[in-house]
Amino acid sequence: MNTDADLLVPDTTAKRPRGRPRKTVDERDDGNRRVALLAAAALLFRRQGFAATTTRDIAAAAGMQSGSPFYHFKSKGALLFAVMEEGMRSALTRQHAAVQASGHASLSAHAQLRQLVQAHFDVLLGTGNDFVPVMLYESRSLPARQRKVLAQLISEYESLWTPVLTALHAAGELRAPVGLARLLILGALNWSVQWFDPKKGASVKDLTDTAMALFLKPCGTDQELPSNFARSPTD
Amino acid sequence: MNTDADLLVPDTTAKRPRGRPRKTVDERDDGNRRVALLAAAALLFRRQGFAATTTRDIAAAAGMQSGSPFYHFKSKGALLFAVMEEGMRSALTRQHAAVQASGHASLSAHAQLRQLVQAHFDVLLGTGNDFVPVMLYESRSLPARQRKVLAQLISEYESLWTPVLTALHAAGELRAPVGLARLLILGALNWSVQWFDPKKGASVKDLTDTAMALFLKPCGTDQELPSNFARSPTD
DNA sequence: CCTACCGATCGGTAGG
DNA sequence: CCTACCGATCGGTAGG
Repeated sequence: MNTDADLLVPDTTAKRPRGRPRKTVDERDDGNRRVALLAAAALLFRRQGFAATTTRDIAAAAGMQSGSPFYHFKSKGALLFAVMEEGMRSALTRQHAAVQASGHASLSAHAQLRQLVQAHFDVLLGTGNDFVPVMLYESRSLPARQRKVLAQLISEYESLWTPVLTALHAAGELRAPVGLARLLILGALNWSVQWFDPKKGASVKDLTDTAMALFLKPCGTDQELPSNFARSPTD
Repeated sequence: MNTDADLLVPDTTAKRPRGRPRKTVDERDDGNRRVALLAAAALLFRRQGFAATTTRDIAAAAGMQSGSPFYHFKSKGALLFAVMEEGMRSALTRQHAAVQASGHASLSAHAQLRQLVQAHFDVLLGTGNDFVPVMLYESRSLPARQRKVLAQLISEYESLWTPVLTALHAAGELRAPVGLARLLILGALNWSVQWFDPKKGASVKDLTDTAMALFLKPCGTDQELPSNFARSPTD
């Protein structure tokens, strides 16, 4: 019986790949073609949706013949899952780094939220960043098993936001329950995928500024709060 | 060029509606089956996406045979467009009514926004309201021609929000540029389609309350502003 | 609205 | 990774 591991690991382990007698030195076809397939799949899944994209489309976009994607991925669904997982892992890595840097710099909760928002916009709207949008808008195309794996990563991602929002709530800058507020805020950001156009008007920084102004209240002296004010006793 | 007959003979002779000789009394199969198809299509398009739903799925859900949908709609795409158009028209009708009622009751801009938000949530999250979610999440499946028709309706829908948001901005309750704020706010609401579960925790009213608290600032005396304060001279 | 059907396309595979 | 191919499915139609 196959397990999820089949989807994550290229089958270089058990059965030896049949057709690779040549080019033991040259590694350019090892991960490169796989990466090219992932990038092509991400772009097309985002533009056309998963079901409307054929494996032939993806193969052609990666410069291959129609059957070749199945040498790298065992199914079209495995390709989708790989795109989504790659998207979530890179987003998580990025936000973890941002949060840690914020901590070392002793930034206010306000400034920390700004970091999270800006990084989120970057991940969604940066050129070539199609992986996370695919995850956001194609999750219903995943079987339940794999959706659960991703839900774990998404939950980890959201957990980066909660303490910051809780601090802002305690400080009076966020006047809404933290749980629902997080859903609404992330929704506002995620929806930007639908309308943002880098060639038009606003930049990612404009978006970040506007989002911060929209969601947070000035709250007295604003960002110059004493550093212990936002901490709850249990922190 | 006209002939004599065209001028002299009443035009009942020219083209008589061809296909309705039977059942002049009984109208039950006129719109009913069409409506059943639309409802089934909306439900399935929402759950599975347009491309992943087959016309056979839809036919079965409406209790028909596989070829029968094409008696009512000339293509699968026409079915999608009809679902979306129906969704937008009903949403527009509903919001127009809400806005007019707000006007007659001389509600504050704050209270007017609440009406808009609540009606928006109802349209998105009410039981059986699959039409608008399909429009929100499947527009890329539409050919450009039809997307333009819908863009017109969407633009009309958004125009109901702008004056209210402008008034709130002028009053200092909304501290963000109106254009971007509207996109972010509608995004926050639209995203609720992805996570809202009527069987869990929050109600639509909870959502509305939270959204209002999140987006608007208390602003001095709050809802008791003089009625001419929010008006710009050009209104 | 049903029956019966077609042409095209698609995910996937065998074998090298 | 390519060539050649298969079985299944799908949107759509003819004719009643």
